[in-house]
Amino acid sequence: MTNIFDVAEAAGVSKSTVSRVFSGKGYVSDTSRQKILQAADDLGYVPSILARQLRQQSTKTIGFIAKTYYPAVGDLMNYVTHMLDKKGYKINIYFTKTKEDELEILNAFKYHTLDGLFFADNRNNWHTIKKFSEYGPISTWRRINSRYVYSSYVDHYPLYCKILKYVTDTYGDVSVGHILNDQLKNNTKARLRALNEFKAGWEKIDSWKVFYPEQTNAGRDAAQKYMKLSKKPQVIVVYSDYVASEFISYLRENNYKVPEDIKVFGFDNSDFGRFNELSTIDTFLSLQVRNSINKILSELEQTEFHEYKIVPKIIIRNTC
Amino acid sequence: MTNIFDVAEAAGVSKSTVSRVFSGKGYVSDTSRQKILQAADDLGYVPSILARQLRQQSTKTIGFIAKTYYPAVGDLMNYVTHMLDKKGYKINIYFTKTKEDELEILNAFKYHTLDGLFFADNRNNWHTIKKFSEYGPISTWRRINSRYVYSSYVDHYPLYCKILKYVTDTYGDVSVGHILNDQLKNNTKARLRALNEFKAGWEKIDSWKVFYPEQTNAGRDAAQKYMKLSKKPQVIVVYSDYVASEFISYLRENNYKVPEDIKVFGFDNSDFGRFNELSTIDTFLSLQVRNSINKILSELEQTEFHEYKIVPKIIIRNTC
DNA sequence: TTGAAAGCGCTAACAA
DNA sequence: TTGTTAGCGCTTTCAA
Repeated sequence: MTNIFDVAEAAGVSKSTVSRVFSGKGYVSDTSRQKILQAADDLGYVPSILARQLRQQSTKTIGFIAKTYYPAVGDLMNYVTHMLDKKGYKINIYFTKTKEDELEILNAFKYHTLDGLFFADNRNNWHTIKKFSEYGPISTWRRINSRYVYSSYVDHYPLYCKILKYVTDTYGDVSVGHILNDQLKNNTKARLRALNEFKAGWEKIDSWKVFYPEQTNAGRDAAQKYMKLSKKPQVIVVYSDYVASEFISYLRENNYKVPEDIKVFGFDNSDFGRFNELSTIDTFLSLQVRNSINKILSELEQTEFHEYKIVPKIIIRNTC
Repeated sequence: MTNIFDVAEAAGVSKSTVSRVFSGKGYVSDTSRQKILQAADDLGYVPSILARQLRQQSTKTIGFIAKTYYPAVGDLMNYVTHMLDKKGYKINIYFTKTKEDELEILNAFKYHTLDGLFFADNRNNWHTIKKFSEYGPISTWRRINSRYVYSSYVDHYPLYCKILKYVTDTYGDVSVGHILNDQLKNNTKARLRALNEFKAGWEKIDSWKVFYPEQTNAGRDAAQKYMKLSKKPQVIVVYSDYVASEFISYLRENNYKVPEDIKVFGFDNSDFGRFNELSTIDTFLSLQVRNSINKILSELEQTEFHEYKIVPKIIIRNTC
């Protein structure tokens, strides 16, 4: 493996000069530069990123942390990767099975193996995580309020109000069921808050509730539970288009008609929503990611941070 | 940042002994070990992965290379990440915009910044890529035959034959259209080969063909083209469930009925297929990935390689 | 504009 | 069982 010293020798200069050429820092005369470039080319020299990283204590890599995969995570990865790519950063992906897994990553962070962290999902509580923010920027799309961890969340409270209002405006005093995410998540809490407020004048709005911390198979399970219900709500509001799609798919297999027999409202406006004519809310995931990543990069590169304002949009299609 | 030397000093031993404890290699007396562990704990010591990597010329990281994101790529990432995770490896994700992007990664590979490479997609031709296999194992799910790059492909030829046979057995002498992937890809060539063979006794089988190197918006575009056709094929075979779903979705928006007016056959049995009742073929993507990654790991760790045999399955649902 | 030298934190061959 | 020592390949003062 040809290294910086070989090139220096071949070009008849010192290591430092070669380093200056390849790192683009410091002055190098044109003659030296030519000789060095020529020698490097002859020898097939490529700088060792590892050595550079060790020296600079930075890897130009952001850690992407999730608990498990589901399509929205894929979308997140996609957006994050593309944004980082533009700025010359790479992404390292981690799926954590336990709190300890996550702590291990956090420790690597301490040792500059990762320059920044994006949490698609977290296992340790934010209180634990934010302690690590002294080692570098951390952000998430999850909803938290912290000086140490940036969050590009959208507030589900007004959105859920909007959905419920739409339902009553359109269908009157129907009974409504809810397929929700993890009860402990702030977004779920915000939804529950909206729900409780509407409940005053409209009892049947809270006819059925199920919670799923993970999206995989949630739609199927919810459909099975729904079908066993003696009093079936006429409208179901779901926390993600993916889950809603699976829910509908199982229902249709069992000869339920959507939207005739049951109306379904989704959330997030993913491809699953688009392809299944789902009424949903577009939360502009790509903008959320953009904010999160820009925040990380602005801290890393000491540049100014511009936050995009996100205005979620209700999208009415056929299922509700 | 506390390093190995600080711990050595605090424990009253040498660096090497500390190294032996944390790398788990070599003998260390119980008394030393206790002292070292204690000191490390007191100082909050965590070994620097970067330094270890530089020293060992290995990063325990596999590069995942794709051109662009679409849901199947997300599934691949998911499978790859989980498999690597189990073996203590990480994944670095790259989306290449140009051949040069890809070459840059290949060069990093040369410098042991990546231990192995998985190509979800490639920009340079395989001839160029395989030259880099001397620096470490490379594999892909794309179809190629090479001693240097492992490929876990499934052969599309018999599968396409199976689909076409199913169509004729079920619907007789109908006219068939085809939405295909990149013409240059071996899988597409295999499909075309099957198509040509069937053509002999069944002219209308090749009534319409469109090619899309990328999946994004392919379904929509194909639907628009289809609707402009004066003679519309009654059956359309599509190269991925995702594209098929988008295709169907646009058609339905324009009041076509599937399967009444037009029948659609998908490919790959993804969630999109499941949720849209698509007839499709399950190619067991997770097994393809398992083979690819196992191959890489077996070379890295010098262990035996067991190849899973993949037997794709035709799945008949409602769209065809 | 360039070179010498120190060092990022760790591992491994060798000697004791 | 442990310590000494020589790097892995690069960057970055400091001095010339």
